[in-house]
Amino acid sequence: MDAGRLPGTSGPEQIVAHVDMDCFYAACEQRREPALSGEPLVVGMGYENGATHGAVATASYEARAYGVESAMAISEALERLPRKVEAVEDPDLDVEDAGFYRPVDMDFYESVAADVRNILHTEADVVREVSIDEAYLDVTERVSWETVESWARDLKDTIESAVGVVASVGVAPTMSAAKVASDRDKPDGLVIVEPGTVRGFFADLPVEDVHGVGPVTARELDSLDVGTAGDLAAADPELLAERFGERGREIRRYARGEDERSVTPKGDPKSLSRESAFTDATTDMETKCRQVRTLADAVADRAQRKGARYQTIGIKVVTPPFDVNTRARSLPGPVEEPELVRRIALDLLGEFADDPVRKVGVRVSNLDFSAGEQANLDGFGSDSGTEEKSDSSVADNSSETANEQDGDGQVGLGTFGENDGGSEAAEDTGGEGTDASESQVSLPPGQTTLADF
DNA sequence: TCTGGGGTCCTAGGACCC
DNA sequence: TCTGGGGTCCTAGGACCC
Repeated sequence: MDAGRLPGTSGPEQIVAHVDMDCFYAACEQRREPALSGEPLVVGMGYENGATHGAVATASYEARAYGVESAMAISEALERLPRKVEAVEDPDLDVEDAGFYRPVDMDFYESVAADVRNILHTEADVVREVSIDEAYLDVTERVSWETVESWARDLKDTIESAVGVVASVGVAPTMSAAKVASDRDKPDGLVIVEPGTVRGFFADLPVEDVHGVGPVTARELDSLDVGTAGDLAAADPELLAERFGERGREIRRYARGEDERSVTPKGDPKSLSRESAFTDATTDMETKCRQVRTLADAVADRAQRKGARYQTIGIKVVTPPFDVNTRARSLPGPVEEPELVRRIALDLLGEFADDPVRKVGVRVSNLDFSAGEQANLDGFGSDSGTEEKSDSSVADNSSETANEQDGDGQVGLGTFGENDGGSEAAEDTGGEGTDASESQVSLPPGQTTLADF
């Protein structure tokens, strides 16, 4: 993936900067609505104004002072930090100890992020965007260790004056150290970790600060008496490999300041997905189907806008208490066919017809971005007019999802609930066209047969 | 913690091929 | 053929990241 240096070849030291926007969503809201500046502000995902559902996406530092944290349920955040509007009316609440809540507005944040990105690309030769508010920059050719601090200050100033949001910056000879450095002195931080000091910089940090160590790994490390990054750096690599596989060696290397990765641009996505939660877990198949259809359309739409064809279509079904189930089906080749995303997603959903479901998702993967002769399914397109009918019948009566062959001549959907059988069918049809495909549409070059999907 | 949404990578097991 | 091994593809789940 990363064209990193080979271990043992000590090329010239990289100078890596990690730029991380401070509570980015909240900062965007404050830029748009300056009255919110300096106030406790919570931006909620799946949240609507006045509601209590959803989760905290970002909280301003003023809100964090009340114990509001990222990923916390909005209902809990409200207990710690009531809404200002309600505090005004409720004599039991203190207006001083209340805050503002806003729903996520991704399109707006994207536009702000684009402004920041433009600056980053001006200020560095290689930029790897990690997420909407975070990027690695390779500035080896631009600055030296003597000049990097003033360069970083200029970058921060430029972002703040031109875009109106604040960035924290970490600079180090490796990506993993730069990442930790940007987080060291937030908000408005600037931390430089010079070559030769990386391991010392990590030594006293908790293991969770090492990239790749999450709650599960941290707990297991703790049981091995590995509590700090320094402990991790000194741990037996074989033991770590035994417990955690290859990742065990990797986190140990990071803790030692050994990180051979070089900054490379991000490249095409590997998968695209959409998911959404129900307010309450539902057993109603029609509700589930409706949601899956909406998500399938949204995913297909996004794939189309990104120029991606997909070979695998899958769903995610979360059942109480929080069991994540995934099902997927692969096609003989990449396609761009929204109707197929719908149909396969609904078909896979059939297995969960009787289960209570709190959340569903639709995903396409095995993506192909080669522009090639793009599938232009004329026959299929005219077909899709009648598709609506067959689709709503799926939603109307889930027990019929398995017999869809009749009516408009659609091909069978394969079995559901028997995944092995389904995938065998898939491979069988990969070889030669079947009768079903002939009665359907003629496929353009580059588009594989749709039989049995 | 009664849990939001969008991703990545790794692992394990089964099917299949030679 | 009760019998090897290697490689690849696929599915499902888990951990992690922001």
